Amino acid sequence: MLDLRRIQENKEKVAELLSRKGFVAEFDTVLELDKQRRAVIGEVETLKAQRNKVSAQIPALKKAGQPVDEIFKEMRALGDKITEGDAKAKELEDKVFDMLSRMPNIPDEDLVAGEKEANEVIRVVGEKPQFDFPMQNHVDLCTKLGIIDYTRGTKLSGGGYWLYRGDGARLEWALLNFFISEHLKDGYEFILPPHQLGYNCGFGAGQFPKFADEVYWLDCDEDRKKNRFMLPTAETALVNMYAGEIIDESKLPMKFFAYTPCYRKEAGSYRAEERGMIRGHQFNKVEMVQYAHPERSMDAFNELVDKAASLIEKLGLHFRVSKLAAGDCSASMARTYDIEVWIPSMGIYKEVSSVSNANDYQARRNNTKYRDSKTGKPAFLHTLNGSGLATSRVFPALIEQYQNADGSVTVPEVLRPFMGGQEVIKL
RNA sequence: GGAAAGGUAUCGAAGAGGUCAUAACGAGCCGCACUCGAAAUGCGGUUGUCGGGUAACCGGCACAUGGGUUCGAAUCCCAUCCUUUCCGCCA
Repeated sequence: MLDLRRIQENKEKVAELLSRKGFVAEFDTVLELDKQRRAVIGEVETLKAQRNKVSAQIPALKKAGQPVDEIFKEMRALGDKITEGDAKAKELEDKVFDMLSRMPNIPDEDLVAGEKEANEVIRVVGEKPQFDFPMQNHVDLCTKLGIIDYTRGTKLSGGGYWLYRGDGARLEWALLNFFISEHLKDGYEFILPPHQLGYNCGFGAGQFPKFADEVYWLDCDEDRKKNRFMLPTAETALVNMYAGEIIDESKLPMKFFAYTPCYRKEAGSYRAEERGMIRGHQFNKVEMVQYAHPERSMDAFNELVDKAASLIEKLGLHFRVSKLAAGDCSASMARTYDIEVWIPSMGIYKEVSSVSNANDYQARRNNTKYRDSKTGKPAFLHTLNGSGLATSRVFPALIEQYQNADGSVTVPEVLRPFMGGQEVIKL
Protein backbone atom coordinates (compact mmCIF):
# COMPACT_ATOMS: atom_id res chain seq x y z
CA MET A 1 0.00 0.00 0.00
CA LEU A 2 1.34 3.37 -0.97
CA ASP A 3 1.34 6.35 1.35
CA LEU A 4 -1.20 8.82 0.01
CA ARG A 5 0.67 11.67 1.65
CA ARG A 6 3.82 10.82 -0.26
CA ILE A 7 1.81 10.90 -3.47
CA GLN A 8 0.28 14.21 -2.48
CA GLU A 9 3.63 15.78 -1.73
CA ASN A 10 5.53 14.47 -4.71
CA LYS A 11 3.24 13.23 -7.42
CA GLU A 12 5.71 13.51 -10.30
CA LYS A 13 8.55 11.79 -8.49
CA VAL A 14 6.40 8.85 -7.41
CA ALA A 15 4.97 8.52 -10.92
CA GLU A 16 8.47 8.52 -12.39
CA LEU A 17 9.64 5.78 -10.03
CA LEU A 18 6.57 3.67 -10.73
CA SER A 19 7.08 4.10 -14.45
CA ARG A 20 10.37 2.22 -14.07
CA LYS A 21 8.22 -0.75 -13.14
CA GLY A 22 6.21 -0.18 -16.26
CA PHE A 23 3.28 1.06 -14.20
CA VAL A 24 1.45 4.06 -15.57
CA ALA A 25 0.37 6.02 -12.52
CA GLU A 26 -2.72 8.14 -12.61
CA PHE A 27 -3.02 9.91 -9.28
CA ASP A 28 -5.44 12.73 -10.01
CA THR A 29 -8.55 10.61 -9.41
CA VAL A 30 -7.38 9.22 -6.06
CA LEU A 31 -6.24 12.61 -4.88
CA GLU A 32 -9.54 14.19 -5.88
CA LEU A 33 -11.53 11.42 -4.17
CA ASP A 34 -9.45 11.81 -1.05
CA LYS A 35 -10.06 15.54 -1.08
CA GLN A 36 -13.77 14.87 -1.25
CA ARG A 37 -13.46 12.29 1.52
CA ARG A 38 -11.83 14.78 3.85
CA ALA A 39 -14.41 17.44 3.05
CA VAL A 40 -17.28 15.06 3.82
CA ILE A 41 -15.62 13.89 7.03
CA GLY A 42 -15.24 17.48 8.14
CA GLU A 43 -18.95 18.13 7.64
CA VAL A 44 -20.11 14.94 9.32
CA GLU A 45 -17.87 15.48 12.30
CA THR A 46 -19.28 18.94 12.88
CA LEU A 47 -22.76 17.42 12.93
CA LYS A 48 -21.65 14.69 15.30
CA ALA A 49 -20.07 17.17 17.67
CA GLN A 50 -23.38 19.03 17.72
CA ARG A 51 -25.33 15.84 18.45
CA ASN A 52 -22.98 14.88 21.24
CA LYS A 53 -23.37 18.28 22.84
CA VAL A 54 -27.17 18.10 22.84
CA SER A 55 -27.25 14.47 23.93
CA ALA A 56 -25.18 15.32 26.97
CA GLN A 57 -27.80 17.83 28.11
CA ILE A 58 -30.82 15.59 27.77
CA PRO A 59 -30.60 13.73 31.12
CA ALA A 60 -30.48 17.04 32.96
CA LEU A 61 -33.44 18.42 31.00
CA LYS A 62 -35.44 15.27 31.68
CA LYS A 63 -34.64 15.46 35.36
CA ALA A 64 -35.84 19.04 35.48
CA GLY A 65 -39.06 17.96 33.80
CA GLN A 66 -38.44 20.08 30.71
CA PRO A 67 -40.09 19.06 27.43
CA VAL A 68 -37.74 17.23 25.08
CA ASP A 69 -40.04 16.24 22.21
CA GLU A 70 -39.01 19.21 20.09
CA ILE A 71 -35.33 18.46 20.63
CA PHE A 72 -35.83 14.80 19.73
CA LYS A 73 -37.46 15.83 16.49
CA GLU A 74 -34.52 18.03 15.54
CA MET A 75 -32.05 15.39 16.60
CA ARG A 76 -33.75 12.84 14.46
CA ALA A 77 -33.27 15.02 11.39
CA LEU A 78 -29.67 15.60 12.40
CA GLY A 79 -29.20 11.85 12.80
CA ASP A 80 -30.47 11.23 9.28
CA LYS A 81 -27.99 13.73 7.91
CA ILE A 82 -25.18 12.03 9.82
CA THR A 83 -26.15 8.59 8.51
CA GLU A 84 -26.14 9.98 5.01
CA GLY A 85 -22.76 11.65 5.47
CA ASP A 86 -21.22 8.55 7.05
CA ALA A 87 -22.31 6.45 4.10
CA LYS A 88 -20.84 8.95 1.66
CA ALA A 89 -17.57 9.09 3.58
CA LYS A 90 -17.36 5.31 3.75
CA GLU A 91 -17.95 5.02 0.04
CA LEU A 92 -15.18 7.50 -0.74
CA GLU A 93 -12.84 5.88 1.75
CA ASP A 94 -13.41 2.43 0.24
CA LYS A 95 -12.72 3.77 -3.24
CA VAL A 96 -9.50 5.47 -2.18
CA PHE A 97 -8.38 2.36 -0.29
CA ASP A 98 -9.16 0.11 -3.21
CA MET A 99 -7.32 2.28 -5.70
CA LEU A 100 -4.29 2.59 -3.45
CA SER A 101 -4.23 -1.12 -2.70
CA ARG A 102 -3.96 -1.93 -6.40
CA MET A 103 -0.86 0.18 -6.95
CA PRO A 104 2.52 -1.57 -6.88
CA ASN A 105 5.30 -0.65 -4.48
CA ILE A 106 7.63 2.21 -5.32
CA PRO A 107 11.03 0.89 -6.40
CA ASP A 108 14.12 2.18 -4.63
CA GLU A 109 15.76 5.16 -6.37
CA ASP A 110 18.82 3.25 -7.55
CA LEU A 111 16.90 0.65 -9.54
CA VAL A 112 17.02 0.95 -13.29
CA ALA A 113 13.88 0.90 -15.39
CA GLY A 114 13.02 -2.12 -17.47
CA GLU A 115 12.35 -5.82 -17.29
CA LYS A 116 14.55 -8.90 -17.00
CA GLU A 117 16.93 -7.77 -19.75
CA ALA A 118 17.93 -4.81 -17.60
CA ASN A 119 18.93 -6.92 -14.60
CA GLU A 120 22.50 -6.45 -13.51
CA VAL A 121 24.76 -9.30 -12.47
CA ILE A 122 26.63 -8.00 -9.45
CA ARG A 123 28.48 -11.08 -8.31
CA VAL A 124 29.57 -14.40 -9.78
CA VAL A 125 30.83 -17.20 -7.56
CA GLY A 126 32.62 -20.33 -8.80
CA GLU A 127 32.87 -21.51 -12.36
CA LYS A 128 30.77 -23.52 -14.74
CA PRO A 129 31.74 -27.14 -14.18
CA GLN A 130 33.37 -28.87 -17.14
CA PHE A 131 32.73 -32.55 -17.70
CA ASP A 132 35.15 -34.93 -19.44
CA PHE A 133 32.28 -37.33 -20.06
CA PRO A 134 28.84 -36.96 -21.66
CA MET A 135 26.86 -34.86 -19.22
CA GLN A 136 23.34 -35.94 -18.28
CA ASN A 137 20.44 -33.74 -17.28
CA HIS A 138 18.89 -34.03 -13.83
CA VAL A 139 15.70 -35.69 -15.07
CA ASP A 140 17.63 -38.59 -16.56
CA LEU A 141 20.02 -38.81 -13.62
CA CYS A 142 17.27 -38.76 -11.02
CA THR A 143 15.13 -41.23 -12.91
CA LYS A 144 17.98 -43.69 -13.44
CA LEU A 145 19.06 -43.41 -9.81
CA GLY A 146 15.44 -43.87 -8.75
CA ILE A 147 15.56 -40.86 -6.45
CA ILE A 148 12.80 -38.85 -8.12
CA ASP A 149 9.70 -40.58 -9.45
CA TYR A 150 8.08 -38.30 -11.99
CA THR A 151 5.79 -40.93 -13.45
CA ARG A 152 4.18 -41.86 -10.17
CA GLY A 153 3.98 -38.27 -9.06
CA THR A 154 1.94 -37.57 -12.14
CA LYS A 155 -0.14 -40.66 -11.48
CA LEU A 156 -1.08 -39.31 -8.07
CA SER A 157 -1.72 -35.67 -8.87
CA GLY A 158 -1.11 -34.83 -12.52
CA GLY A 159 1.57 -32.78 -14.21
CA GLY A 160 3.90 -30.72 -12.08
CA TYR A 161 4.11 -33.19 -9.21
CA TRP A 162 6.80 -35.70 -8.34
CA LEU A 163 7.86 -38.01 -5.56
CA TYR A 164 11.18 -37.96 -3.78
CA ARG A 165 12.25 -41.53 -3.08
CA GLY A 166 14.95 -43.16 -1.00
CA ASP A 167 18.22 -41.26 -1.26
CA GLY A 168 16.32 -38.54 -3.14
CA ALA A 169 14.06 -37.94 -0.17
CA ARG A 170 17.09 -38.07 2.11
CA LEU A 171 18.96 -35.56 -0.03
CA GLU A 172 15.99 -33.22 -0.12
CA TRP A 173 15.60 -33.49 3.65
CA ALA A 174 19.33 -33.00 4.15
CA LEU A 175 19.21 -29.78 2.13
CA LEU A 176 16.36 -28.46 4.26
CA ASN A 177 18.11 -29.54 7.44
CA PHE A 178 21.32 -27.85 6.32
CA PHE A 179 19.47 -24.59 5.65
CA ILE A 180 17.68 -24.80 8.98
CA SER A 181 20.88 -25.44 10.91
CA GLU A 182 22.54 -22.44 9.29
CA HIS A 183 19.65 -20.10 10.16
CA LEU A 184 19.58 -21.37 13.72
CA LYS A 185 23.30 -20.62 13.94
CA ASP A 186 22.54 -17.05 12.87
CA GLY A 187 19.94 -16.62 15.59
CA TYR A 188 16.81 -16.72 13.45
CA GLU A 189 13.65 -18.06 15.10
CA PHE A 190 12.30 -21.25 13.57
CA ILE A 191 8.58 -21.06 12.67
CA LEU A 192 6.31 -23.79 11.37
CA PRO A 193 3.20 -21.88 10.26
CA PRO A 194 -0.17 -23.15 9.06
CA HIS A 195 -0.15 -23.99 5.35
CA GLN A 196 -3.71 -22.80 4.94
CA LEU A 197 -4.19 -19.08 5.26
CA GLY A 198 -7.05 -16.59 5.26
CA TYR A 199 -7.60 -13.97 2.59
CA ASN A 200 -6.19 -11.20 4.76
CA CYS A 201 -2.74 -12.82 4.67
CA GLY A 202 -2.67 -12.71 0.89
CA PHE A 203 -3.77 -9.11 0.97
CA GLY A 204 -1.26 -8.11 3.64
CA ALA A 205 1.63 -9.67 1.75
CA GLY A 206 0.57 -7.70 -1.33
CA GLN A 207 -0.20 -10.81 -3.36
CA PHE A 208 -3.95 -10.14 -3.45
CA PRO A 209 -6.06 -8.99 -5.14
CA LYS A 210 -3.78 -9.21 -8.17
CA PHE A 211 -2.57 -12.80 -7.84
CA ALA A 212 -5.57 -14.30 -6.08
CA ASP A 213 -6.17 -16.61 -9.04
CA GLU A 214 -2.70 -18.12 -8.85
CA VAL A 215 -3.10 -19.89 -5.53
CA TYR A 216 -5.11 -22.97 -4.62
CA TRP A 217 -8.31 -22.16 -2.79
CA LEU A 218 -9.94 -24.33 -0.16
CA ASP A 219 -13.59 -24.12 0.89
CA CYS A 220 -16.17 -23.04 -1.59
CA ASP A 221 -17.78 -19.89 -0.32
CA GLU A 222 -18.53 -17.47 -3.12
CA ASP A 223 -16.89 -14.75 -1.10
CA ARG A 224 -13.17 -15.38 -1.30
CA LYS A 225 -12.57 -13.37 1.82
CA LYS A 226 -14.22 -16.19 3.78
CA ASN A 227 -12.08 -18.92 2.23
CA ARG A 228 -8.59 -20.11 2.91
CA PHE A 229 -5.85 -20.85 0.42
CA MET A 230 -2.71 -22.96 0.35
CA LEU A 231 0.26 -20.70 0.89
CA PRO A 232 2.39 -20.01 -2.22
CA THR A 233 5.36 -19.14 0.02
CA ALA A 234 5.93 -19.00 3.77
CA GLU A 235 6.42 -15.27 3.35
CA THR A 236 2.64 -14.97 3.13
CA ALA A 237 2.38 -16.34 6.66
CA LEU A 238 5.48 -14.83 8.26
CA VAL A 239 4.85 -11.32 7.09
CA ASN A 240 1.39 -11.27 8.70
CA MET A 241 2.34 -12.61 12.11
CA TYR A 242 2.24 -9.20 13.75
CA ALA A 243 -0.53 -7.60 11.71
CA GLY A 244 -2.34 -4.98 13.75
CA GLU A 245 0.32 -4.97 16.45
CA ILE A 246 2.73 -2.36 17.69
CA ILE A 247 6.16 -3.81 18.32
CA ASP A 248 8.61 -2.39 20.81
CA GLU A 249 11.48 -0.79 18.93
CA SER A 250 14.03 -2.63 21.05
CA LYS A 251 12.73 -5.93 19.61
CA LEU A 252 13.81 -4.94 16.07
CA PRO A 253 15.10 -6.43 13.94
CA MET A 254 13.05 -9.59 14.39
CA LYS A 255 14.40 -12.51 12.36
CA PHE A 256 12.40 -15.56 11.41
CA PHE A 257 12.61 -18.50 9.09
CA ALA A 258 10.10 -21.16 8.22
CA TYR A 259 10.06 -24.38 6.34
CA THR A 260 6.93 -25.04 4.28
CA PRO A 261 6.02 -26.59 1.00
CA CYS A 262 4.87 -23.89 -1.44
CA TYR A 263 1.73 -24.46 -3.48
CA ARG A 264 1.36 -22.65 -6.78
CA LYS A 265 -0.87 -23.06 -9.78
CA GLU A 266 1.83 -21.88 -12.18
CA ALA A 267 -0.89 -21.82 -14.80
CA GLY A 268 0.45 -21.52 -18.31
CA SER A 269 4.02 -21.05 -17.21
CA TYR A 270 5.29 -24.52 -18.03
CA ARG A 271 7.83 -24.54 -20.81
CA ALA A 272 9.66 -27.37 -22.47
CA GLU A 273 12.91 -26.22 -20.95
CA GLU A 274 11.42 -26.51 -17.51
CA ARG A 275 11.30 -30.25 -17.40
CA GLY A 276 11.73 -32.12 -14.20
CA MET A 277 11.48 -30.23 -11.00
CA ILE A 278 12.31 -26.74 -12.18
CA ARG A 279 8.73 -25.57 -11.86
CA GLY A 280 6.22 -27.61 -9.90
CA HIS A 281 2.90 -27.02 -8.19
CA GLN A 282 4.44 -27.98 -4.89
CA PHE A 283 8.01 -27.42 -3.81
CA ASN A 284 9.92 -27.17 -0.56
CA LYS A 285 11.34 -23.92 0.64
CA VAL A 286 12.94 -22.45 3.71
CA GLU A 287 11.99 -18.79 3.85
CA MET A 288 13.63 -16.00 5.83
CA VAL A 289 11.78 -12.90 6.98
CA GLN A 290 12.94 -9.86 8.90
CA TYR A 291 10.96 -7.08 10.52
CA ALA A 292 13.29 -4.09 10.50
CA HIS A 293 13.50 -0.50 11.62
CA PRO A 294 13.05 1.67 8.50
CA GLU A 295 16.45 3.29 8.95
CA ARG A 296 18.18 -0.07 9.12
CA SER A 297 16.31 -2.15 6.58
CA MET A 298 19.14 -1.91 4.03
CA ASP A 299 21.43 -3.66 6.54
CA ALA A 300 18.82 -6.36 6.94
CA PHE A 301 18.56 -6.66 3.19
CA ASN A 302 22.30 -7.11 2.74
CA GLU A 303 22.35 -9.67 5.52
CA LEU A 304 19.65 -11.71 3.81
CA VAL A 305 21.41 -11.59 0.45
CA ASP A 306 24.66 -12.69 2.06
CA LYS A 307 22.92 -15.49 3.92
CA ALA A 308 21.22 -16.84 0.81
CA ALA A 309 24.47 -16.64 -1.13
CA SER A 310 26.48 -18.31 1.59
CA LEU A 311 24.15 -21.31 1.60
CA ILE A 312 24.59 -21.96 -2.08
CA GLU A 313 28.31 -21.23 -1.80
CA LYS A 314 28.73 -23.75 1.02
CA LEU A 315 27.06 -26.31 -1.20
CA GLY A 316 29.87 -25.65 -3.66
CA LEU A 317 27.55 -24.70 -6.51
CA HIS A 318 28.33 -22.17 -9.19
CA PHE A 319 25.94 -19.23 -9.00
CA ARG A 320 25.55 -15.53 -9.53
CA VAL A 321 23.71 -12.67 -7.86
CA SER A 322 21.55 -10.33 -9.90
CA LYS A 323 20.17 -6.98 -8.97
CA LEU A 324 16.76 -6.89 -10.55
CA ALA A 325 15.57 -4.02 -12.67
CA ALA A 326 12.47 -2.27 -11.35
CA GLY A 327 10.14 -4.07 -13.73
CA ASP A 328 11.38 -7.52 -12.75
CA CYS A 329 10.73 -6.95 -9.05
CA SER A 330 7.35 -8.21 -7.94
CA ALA A 331 4.60 -5.69 -7.33
CA SER A 332 5.03 -5.60 -3.56
CA MET A 333 8.75 -5.13 -3.52
CA ALA A 334 10.92 -2.03 -3.62
CA ARG A 335 14.13 -3.94 -4.26
CA THR A 336 15.04 -7.50 -5.15
CA TYR A 337 18.27 -9.44 -5.66
CA ASP A 338 18.09 -12.91 -7.12
CA ILE A 339 20.52 -15.70 -6.37
CA GLU A 340 20.71 -17.78 -9.54
CA VAL A 341 22.28 -21.19 -9.76
CA TRP A 342 23.84 -22.70 -12.86
CA ILE A 343 21.90 -25.58 -14.40
CA PRO A 344 24.41 -27.26 -16.77
CA SER A 345 21.87 -29.12 -18.91
CA MET A 346 19.85 -25.99 -19.51
CA GLY A 347 22.86 -23.76 -19.97
CA ILE A 348 21.23 -21.03 -17.93
CA TYR A 349 21.05 -19.68 -14.41
CA LYS A 350 17.83 -20.34 -12.48
CA GLU A 351 16.58 -18.48 -9.43
CA VAL A 352 17.05 -20.31 -6.14
CA SER A 353 16.46 -17.32 -3.93
CA SER A 354 14.78 -13.99 -4.28
CA VAL A 355 15.68 -11.53 -1.56
CA SER A 356 13.47 -8.47 -1.30
CA ASN A 357 12.79 -5.42 0.75
CA ALA A 358 9.14 -4.39 0.76
CA ASN A 359 9.93 -1.24 2.76
CA ASP A 360 6.66 -0.26 4.45
CA TYR A 361 4.44 -1.56 1.63
CA GLN A 362 3.34 -4.76 3.37
CA ALA A 363 3.30 -3.17 6.83
CA ARG A 364 0.86 -0.55 5.56
CA ARG A 365 -1.39 -3.22 4.12
CA ASN A 366 -1.56 -5.29 7.28
CA ASN A 367 -0.93 -2.52 9.79
CA THR A 368 2.31 -3.67 11.41
CA LYS A 369 4.00 -0.95 13.44
CA TYR A 370 6.79 -0.35 15.88
CA ARG A 371 6.95 2.37 18.50
CA ASP A 372 9.58 4.87 17.49
CA SER A 373 11.73 5.87 20.43
CA LYS A 374 12.41 9.34 19.06
CA THR A 375 8.80 10.39 18.57
CA GLY A 376 7.16 7.95 20.98
CA LYS A 377 4.63 7.33 18.21
CA PRO A 378 3.79 4.16 16.31
CA ALA A 379 5.19 3.99 12.77
CA PHE A 380 5.18 1.42 10.00
CA LEU A 381 8.17 -0.90 10.02
CA HIS A 382 9.89 -2.52 7.06
CA THR A 383 9.45 -6.15 6.08
CA LEU A 384 12.02 -8.16 4.16
CA ASN A 385 12.00 -11.67 2.87
CA GLY A 386 14.31 -14.04 1.10
CA SER A 387 14.35 -17.68 0.24
CA GLY A 388 16.97 -19.52 2.14
CA LEU A 389 16.55 -21.59 -0.02
CA ALA A 390 14.04 -23.19 -2.33
CA THR A 391 15.15 -26.74 -3.11
CA SER A 392 13.40 -27.12 -6.45
CA ARG A 393 16.31 -25.58 -8.36
CA VAL A 394 19.07 -26.38 -5.89
CA PHE A 395 18.34 -30.09 -6.20
CA PRO A 396 18.65 -30.26 -10.01
CA ALA A 397 21.69 -27.96 -9.99
CA LEU A 398 23.33 -30.12 -7.36
CA ILE A 399 22.53 -33.37 -9.15
CA GLU A 400 23.91 -32.03 -12.41
CA GLN A 401 26.94 -30.16 -11.08
CA TYR A 402 27.95 -33.08 -8.84
CA GLN A 403 27.36 -35.88 -11.35
CA ASN A 404 30.06 -38.44 -12.08
CA ALA A 405 30.93 -40.35 -15.24
CA ASP A 406 29.23 -43.52 -13.94
CA GLY A 407 25.92 -41.74 -13.38
CA SER A 408 26.38 -41.48 -9.63
CA VAL A 409 26.18 -38.20 -7.76
CA THR A 410 28.61 -37.03 -5.12
CA VAL A 411 26.99 -35.67 -1.96
CA PRO A 412 28.35 -32.19 -1.11
CA GLU A 413 30.36 -32.30 2.09
CA VAL A 414 28.12 -29.99 4.09
CA LEU A 415 25.17 -32.31 3.50
CA ARG A 416 26.88 -35.52 4.57
CA PRO A 417 26.26 -35.04 8.31
CA PHE A 418 22.55 -34.85 7.47
CA MET A 419 22.72 -38.05 5.42
CA GLY A 420 24.39 -40.32 7.91
CA GLY A 421 27.76 -39.65 6.36
CA GLN A 422 26.77 -40.90 2.90
CA GLU A 423 29.26 -39.62 0.30
CA VAL A 424 27.72 -40.66 -2.95
CA ILE A 425 24.32 -41.48 -4.39
CA LYS A 426 24.50 -44.46 -6.74
CA LEU A 427 22.46 -47.36 -7.91
C1' G B 1 -20.73 -31.17 14.31
C1' G B 2 -24.02 -30.02 19.09
C1' A B 3 -24.65 -27.28 23.85
C1' A B 4 -23.34 -23.53 27.39
C1' A B 5 -20.51 -19.33 28.92
C1' G B 6 -17.69 -15.44 27.22
C1' G B 7 -14.78 -11.43 23.93
C1' U B 8 -14.01 -4.00 27.41
C1' A B 9 -6.68 -0.80 27.70
C1' U B 10 -0.29 -4.38 28.61
C1' C B 11 -2.88 -8.24 31.87
C1' G B 12 -7.09 -9.44 35.33
C1' A B 13 -11.75 -7.21 35.74
C1' A B 14 -16.29 -3.71 36.78
C1' G B 15 -20.03 -1.22 34.01
C1' A B 16 -26.32 -4.07 32.04
C1' G B 17 -29.85 2.56 27.65
C1' G B 18 -27.81 8.98 29.07
C1' U B 19 -24.94 12.38 34.11
C1' C B 20 -18.20 6.41 34.48
C1' A B 21 -14.60 5.64 28.38
C1' U B 22 -8.83 6.95 29.06
C1' A B 23 -12.74 3.61 30.85
C1' A B 24 -13.98 2.14 38.27
C1' C B 25 -11.03 -1.55 41.10
C1' G B 26 -6.39 -4.85 41.06
C1' A B 27 -1.73 -5.73 38.74
C1' G B 28 2.18 -4.30 35.34
C1' C B 29 5.30 -0.51 33.17
C1' C B 30 7.74 4.66 33.35
C1' G B 31 8.97 9.02 36.36
C1' C B 32 9.50 11.29 41.21
C1' A B 33 9.76 11.14 46.68
C1' C B 34 11.39 8.37 51.05
C1' U B 35 16.26 5.04 51.64
C1' C B 36 23.41 4.16 52.25
C1' G B 37 21.00 0.81 48.65
C1' A B 38 16.88 -2.41 47.93
C1' A B 39 12.05 -3.94 49.40
C1' A B 40 7.74 -1.71 51.19
C1' U B 41 5.06 2.86 50.89
C1' G B 42 3.33 7.58 48.78
C1' C B 43 2.52 10.96 44.50
C1' G B 44 2.23 11.57 39.20
C1' G B 45 2.13 9.42 34.25
C1' U B 46 0.81 5.28 30.92
C1' U B 47 -4.67 3.59 23.92
C1' G B 48 -5.01 3.75 18.89
C1' U B 49 -6.83 6.15 14.71
C1' C B 50 -9.00 9.90 11.56
C1' G B 51 -10.17 15.23 10.37
C1' G B 52 -8.73 20.54 11.15
C1' G B 53 -4.35 23.65 12.69
C1' U B 54 2.73 25.96 11.64
C1' A B 55 1.85 24.97 16.70
C1' A B 56 -0.41 25.07 21.49
C1' C B 57 -4.77 22.75 20.74
C1' C B 58 -9.85 21.54 18.96
C1' G B 59 -13.08 17.77 17.21
C1' G B 60 -14.78 12.69 15.34
C1' C B 61 -14.43 7.38 15.87
C1' A B 62 -13.14 2.76 18.43
C1' C B 63 -16.03 -2.00 24.28
C1' A B 64 -14.53 -9.00 18.87
C1' U B 65 -16.52 -7.72 13.55
C1' G B 66 -20.61 -6.01 10.49
C1' G B 67 -25.60 -4.42 10.43
C1' G B 68 -30.29 -2.83 13.04
C1' U B 69 -33.50 -0.36 16.93
C1' U B 70 -33.14 4.63 19.51
C1' C B 71 -32.98 11.65 20.17
C1' G B 72 -28.84 8.73 22.40
C1' A B 73 -25.90 1.82 22.40
C1' A B 74 -20.31 -1.40 25.65
C1' U B 75 -25.46 -2.12 27.40
C1' C B 76 -31.33 -4.12 23.44
C1' C B 77 -31.96 -7.07 18.49
C1' C B 78 -29.77 -9.82 14.11
C1' A B 79 -25.60 -12.03 11.48
C1' U B 80 -20.53 -13.46 11.41
C1' C B 81 -15.75 -14.53 13.67
C1' C B 82 -12.96 -16.07 17.78
C1' U B 83 -11.97 -18.12 22.95
C1' U B 84 -13.11 -21.49 27.06
C1' U B 85 -15.77 -25.75 29.02
C1' C B 86 -18.79 -30.06 28.20
C1' C B 87 -20.65 -33.69 24.52
C1' G B 88 -19.96 -36.13 19.67
C1' C B 89 -16.34 -37.56 15.91
C1' C B 90 -11.43 -39.28 15.98
C1' A B 91 -7.67 -41.27 9.89
